[in-house]
Amino acid sequence: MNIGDAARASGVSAKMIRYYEETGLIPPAARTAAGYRVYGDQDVHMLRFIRRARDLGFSVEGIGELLSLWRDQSRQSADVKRLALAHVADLRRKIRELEDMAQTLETLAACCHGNDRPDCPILQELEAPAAPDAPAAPRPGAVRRPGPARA
Amino acid sequence: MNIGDAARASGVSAKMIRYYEETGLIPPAARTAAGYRVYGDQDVHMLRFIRRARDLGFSVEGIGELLSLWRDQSRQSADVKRLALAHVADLRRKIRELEDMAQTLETLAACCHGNDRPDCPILQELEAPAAPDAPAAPRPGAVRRPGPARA
DNA sequence: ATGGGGCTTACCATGGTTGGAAGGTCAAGG
DNA sequence: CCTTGACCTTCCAACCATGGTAAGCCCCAT
Repeated sequence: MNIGDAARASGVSAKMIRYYEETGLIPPAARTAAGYRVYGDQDVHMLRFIRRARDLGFSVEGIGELLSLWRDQSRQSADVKRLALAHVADLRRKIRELEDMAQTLETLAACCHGNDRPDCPILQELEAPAAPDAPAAPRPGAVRRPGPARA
Repeated sequence: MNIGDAARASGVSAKMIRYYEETGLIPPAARTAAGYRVYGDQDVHMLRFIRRARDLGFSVEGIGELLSLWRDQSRQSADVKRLALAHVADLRRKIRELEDMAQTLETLAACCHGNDRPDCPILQELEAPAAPDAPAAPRPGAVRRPGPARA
C-alpha cells in the first residue's frame, strides 16, 4: 500500500503522514526499492487512531503518549484516564476563556444601537475598558490570550 | 516616548508593536535622527485599543477593521455591531467544537475503570470509533478540526 | 570615557497543516 | 519503445501571533 492509499484509508493526509514520521510520532515506514513508503493494515490502523485523537483535540505530543500506552500491553488504564482528563481540563479552560470573550462582546453588542449613528459602546469599551469590578469586562491582563491555540 | 515606554503604557510588547507596524496594522511611527521610534499619547491610546481587542480574541485582521471604524468619524455603529457579532459567532462555533470534544472524552473517561488493568474504553474508542448514531462519538470526518485556530 | 541599558534590524522557533516546485517511478495505452 | 498521467520523493515556504537571540548602534549617568 502506497502512502496515498494509506492516507485515503486512514483519513490522514499523505503530507501529515510524512510529517508524523519525520517528527518521530510514528516509526519510519518500510520502503520499496524506488524509495516509496509502504504501509500495511496495521499502519492504517495506527493512523486512524491518530486521526481520531486529533479529532478529539489532542496535541501531537499528547497523541505520542496515547500511542505509547496503546502499544504497551501492560499499560494501566489509570494512566490513559489521567491523560484524557488532563486534556479535558485543558479544553474546559480554553472554553472558559472563549466563553468570557463571547459574553463580554455579546453584552456590549446588546448595548449598541446598531444604526447609522457613529456612537458605539463597543468601540468605547475597546478604548477604555470598563470598571474593574464588572465581571463581563476584565481589565487588560486579566484575560489570558489563548495564544496560537492548538485545538 | 520610546517603544519600551509605549509598550509598558499600552500592555503591547515592543516586539508586537514593531510587528503591527510591519504588517500595516498601525502606521509607521515617527523616528528620531538615530532611528528610534517615537510615540505619543495618541499612539498609546491606539495600542491599548488593539490590546483590548486581542484580549477579546479578535484576529489581527479583525482588529484592522475595528481600527478603521474607530478612526472613521462617520462610521455607522451597525457596522461595528455586525463585526462584533460575527466574531461572537466564531467564538461560539469554536466553543461548540471544544465542548463536543470534552464531552466525548468525559463520557469515555467515566467508562474507564482507571485502575492497574490495561483494558480501557478510551483506547478502544480511539481504535474504532463507536456507532455513527452516538452523538458523543461522531464518525471520523464529522468533527471538523479547527485547524490553525486563530483565536 | 566607559558601562549598562535601550533601541535597531534580522533571523529562528513554536504548532499543525497546507501548498508548491523539481524530479523520479509506475502502469497503461498507442 | 515512448508518451502520458498519476503517483511518489524531498525540500522550501507560508499561515498566525508571539518569544527569543544576536550583532551593532545610541543615549545617559557616573
